Amino acid sequence: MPPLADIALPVPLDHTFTYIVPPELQQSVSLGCRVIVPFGRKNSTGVIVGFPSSTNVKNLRPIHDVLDSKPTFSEEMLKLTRWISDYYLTPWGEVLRAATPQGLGREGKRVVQLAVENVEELIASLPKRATKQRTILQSLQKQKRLSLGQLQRRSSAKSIHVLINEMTSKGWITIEDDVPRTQAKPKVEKVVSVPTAVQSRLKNLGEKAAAGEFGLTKKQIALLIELVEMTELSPEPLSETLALKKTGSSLSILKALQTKGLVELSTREVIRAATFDGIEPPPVFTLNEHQERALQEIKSAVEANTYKTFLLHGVTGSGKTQVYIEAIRQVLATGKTAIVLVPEISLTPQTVRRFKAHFADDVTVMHSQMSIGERYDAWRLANDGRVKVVIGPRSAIFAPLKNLGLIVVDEEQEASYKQFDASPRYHARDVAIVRASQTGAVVILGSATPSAESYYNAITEKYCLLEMPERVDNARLPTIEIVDMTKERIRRYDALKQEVQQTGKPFPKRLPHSSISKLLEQEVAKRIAKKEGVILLQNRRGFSHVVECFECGFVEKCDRCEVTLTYHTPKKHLRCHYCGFVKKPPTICPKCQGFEIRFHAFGTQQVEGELEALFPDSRILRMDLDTTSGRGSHDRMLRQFGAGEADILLGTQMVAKGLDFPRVTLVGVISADTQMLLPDFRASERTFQLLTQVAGRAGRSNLAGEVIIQTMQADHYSLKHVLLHDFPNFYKEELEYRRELDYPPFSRIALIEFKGARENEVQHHAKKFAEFLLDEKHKKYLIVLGPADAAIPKLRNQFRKHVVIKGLRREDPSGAYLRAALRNAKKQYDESALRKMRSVQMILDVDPVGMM
DNA sequence: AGCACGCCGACT
DNA sequence: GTCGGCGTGCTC
Repeated sequence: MPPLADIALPVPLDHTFTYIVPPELQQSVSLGCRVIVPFGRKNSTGVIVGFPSSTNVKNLRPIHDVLDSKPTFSEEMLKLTRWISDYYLTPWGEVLRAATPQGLGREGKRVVQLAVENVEELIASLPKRATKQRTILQSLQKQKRLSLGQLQRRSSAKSIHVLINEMTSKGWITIEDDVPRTQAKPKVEKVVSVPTAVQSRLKNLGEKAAAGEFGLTKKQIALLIELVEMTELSPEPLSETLALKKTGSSLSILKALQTKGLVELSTREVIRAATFDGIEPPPVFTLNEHQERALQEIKSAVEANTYKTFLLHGVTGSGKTQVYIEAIRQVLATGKTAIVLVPEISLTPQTVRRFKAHFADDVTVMHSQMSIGERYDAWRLANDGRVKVVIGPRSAIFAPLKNLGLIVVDEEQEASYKQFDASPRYHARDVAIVRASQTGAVVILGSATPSAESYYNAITEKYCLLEMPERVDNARLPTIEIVDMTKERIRRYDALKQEVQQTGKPFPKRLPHSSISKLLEQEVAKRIAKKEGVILLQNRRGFSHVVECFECGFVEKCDRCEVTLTYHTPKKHLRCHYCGFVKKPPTICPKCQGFEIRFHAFGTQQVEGELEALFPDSRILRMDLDTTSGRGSHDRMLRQFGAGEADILLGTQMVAKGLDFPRVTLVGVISADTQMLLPDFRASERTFQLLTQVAGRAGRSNLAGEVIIQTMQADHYSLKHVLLHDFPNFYKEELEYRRELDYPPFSRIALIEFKGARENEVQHHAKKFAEFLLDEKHKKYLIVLGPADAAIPKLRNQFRKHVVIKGLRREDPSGAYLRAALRNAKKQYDESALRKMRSVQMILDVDPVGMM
C-alpha cells in the first residue's frame, strides 16, 4: 500500500479524507502541513492531520502539492483544534480554517480559457438563440482568463456550470484549477549600509583624501559622509528610500558608491505592524497589597510549570491590568510566552499602547481589522518566536506561540468571546483553559463582574480565586440611585392633570413619552453648569416584543423557565422560546390590576432628540455602531470627550467598557429594563454586569461620582445588589435561581436551531431532532426542551425553531453523555431523509451565550 | 458547502 | 432547442 495521509478539509462533513502521498512529495509532507488536494471537481486546501497505515477507501487520489516548508500547525495546535472539533461538534477542517490566518491559502478557483483559434467564426456559427454561450465566448474574447464567478457575473446566467461543461466537452474552452499563489508574503525593504572598514578609512583619511583615494565625485563623497553620519546615529540599517530622501541624493549616485564597494545594498524584511504613536514610558507603579498578593500567587503558579486557572476578581479600577503586566513580565523572564485576550470592543489603540509601553517589540496585535499582510506578519512573528506576547480578541487564542506560559482573558464574562454567527461556535475563554491545560500554562480570568459559571468554579475551588476589592486610586465607590419610572409616570400624570386644571387646555389622549426623569434631568443640568462630564447609557438592543403593564412595568414570565415571554404577532399570544409554553396576554395587569397593557419599544434616536430639547446649549456626542463604524472613529470620539469637547456622551454598551475619564461625575442609565427583559436566562446577570461596569465610569478621581439608574422594575434583585455594590450576594441569589431551574453552571446546554421558509417543515425537522436526542440511551441524564419558536420567530422570511438540550452536571459532569446524545442525534438526522431536504437548515451551538 | 446531474416546464 | 429551477447525490 502506498503511503497515505489523512487530510482535514474545510467542508461541513464530520470526517477527514485519505489521500495518497506521491513519491515526489514524500519528503515534504509532515503533520500540520497545508496541502492542495483534488476534492470533487476542484482543488482545495487542507491540512495533514495523520498518516494512516491502511484504509478501506477506494479510488484514492494523490496529494497535488504541499504548501508549507514547515508545518503551519504544531502538534499542540492540532490537538487543540481537534478538541474544539469534538467539543463543539464542528468538522476539524472548519476549526483549522478558523485558526489559519487569512492569506495562508484559500480554496481553488476554476479559471476558464478559450481553446479555439477562430472565435469569431464559432460565434457566428452558433444558433441565434444560444445567447448565453455567445456572451460567454465574447467575454473570454475580451479577457483571456476569467474565473467562473467573474463569468457568472458577466453573463448574468444563474447556473453557469452546465453551460461551461457543455462548451468544454465541445472543445471550445478549457477549465483550469487555480489555487491562488498570491499568498501573503513577507514585505521587504531595500536598505543601505556602509561597511565598517570604509567608515574607519573615511575617518582616518578625512573627507578630501578619501574622495581622492576612492575616486569619488563631490556628490558621491557628500552622500557617503551623510550615510556614515546617519549610520552612526542609529544602529538600525538605513532604509534606502528614506536615506535618499533625507540627503536629497539620487539612486544613481548611490549605485555608483555601490559599484565602488563603498556601500552595501541589501534587503530587509519589514513588519507591517500597525504603528502606535504616543507610546509613553511606563509609569512607575507600585502594586498595592491586594495586587501584590495576587501577583505572588500567579508567579508561583508560573514557576511551578503546571496548568492552573485563576479568577482575578477585582472591582473597577482595582488595577487588574497592572497585575497582568507584572505576570507577563515574570513569564517572559522564564523564557515563556503569553497570550492576552481582550473583548473586541476593548481592543483599542489605548489598550495596545499600554502593553507596548512595557514590552515594546516583544508584543504584537492580532486583529481582524488588520490587512492580510499585517495579520500574516503578526502570525509569523509569533510562530518564529520573534514576539513573545500576542494581544487580540477571540481569535488570538489560536496564536501560534510556542512554550506558552500564560493566557490572560480580560473581562472573561464578555459574550464576544463566544463565536455565535459562524462555525466553529467556540468560546475563547473555554478554549484558553483547554489550551493551557494541554500545555501546562497558567490562565488568568480577569473581571470586575465574573460570569456566574466562572465564579461558581472559583468558589468550588476548580479555579483559584484572587480578590482585589479596593480601587488603586482610593476613590470612593459612586453613590447609586434608582429612579422608579413607574412612579415617575404617575408623577408626570399628576403634574399634567394640574396643568390641565390650571390652564384649561384639553387633556392629551396618551401620556407624552419621556425617557428622562426629572432627577436625571436636574443632575445633568448641574454637571453641564459645572463643566463636568456626563455619560448616558442607552442600550440599543431594545426588545420590542415584550408586553408590559404601562403602570407598574409588569412583564409575564414562563412558569417553567422563568424567562420573559415574547409576544407572537400572528397568533396574538405570549410564548416561551425555550420550552414552547403558550399563554394569552393579560388584559388586566395581574400585579396592579392596571388596564393599560402596552408594547414597549425604546427609540434610540429618540433619547438624543429629547436631550437636545432639554439641553439645547449642550454638546452631545452619540456613540453607537452607526457613529463608530469608521476606522479610528471610536478612538477619536473618546479623545474628544476626554478633552472636554462634549458635555454628554450618549452611547450603547460601548460606553460602559473600560473608559476612564476623571471628569465624569455622573452616569445615567436611561433604561435598565431593555437588558433585564431579554428572554434569556442570563438576562439578570447581564444587567448586573452592565450596570456595575457603567457605574464604575463615575467618579474615578477626587470628584465624587453619582449614578442614576432608571427602571420600570425597581424591585428586581439584580438592581438591589448593584445599589449596594454587593457582588457576593448577587451571585448567591443568581446561582440559587440557576440551580433551581437547572441552568448553567448546574447544567450544560446546547441549542439546536432550525430555519427555513416553510414553517411546518422547520417544525417537523426540529421535532424529529428532539426525538433523536431522547432516543439515546443516556436520556435519563438529559432534558430536552422544545421545539419552540425562537425569540425572533421569523427572520428574513425564515421561520426559526429551537430545540434545547440540558445535561445536568451532577449526573454528567464532563458533558460526555450530552455530547454523545448530540452526536448520535446528528448522525441519525444526517442519515435520515430530512437532511437530504435542504430547505431546512440546522445549526448546532454548544454552550450558547445568547439564546435569541 | 459546492458542484454536477437529471428532469421538468416555460419560452421562442 | 435553449435555459432556469429544483431535488438529489457525492466528495478520499
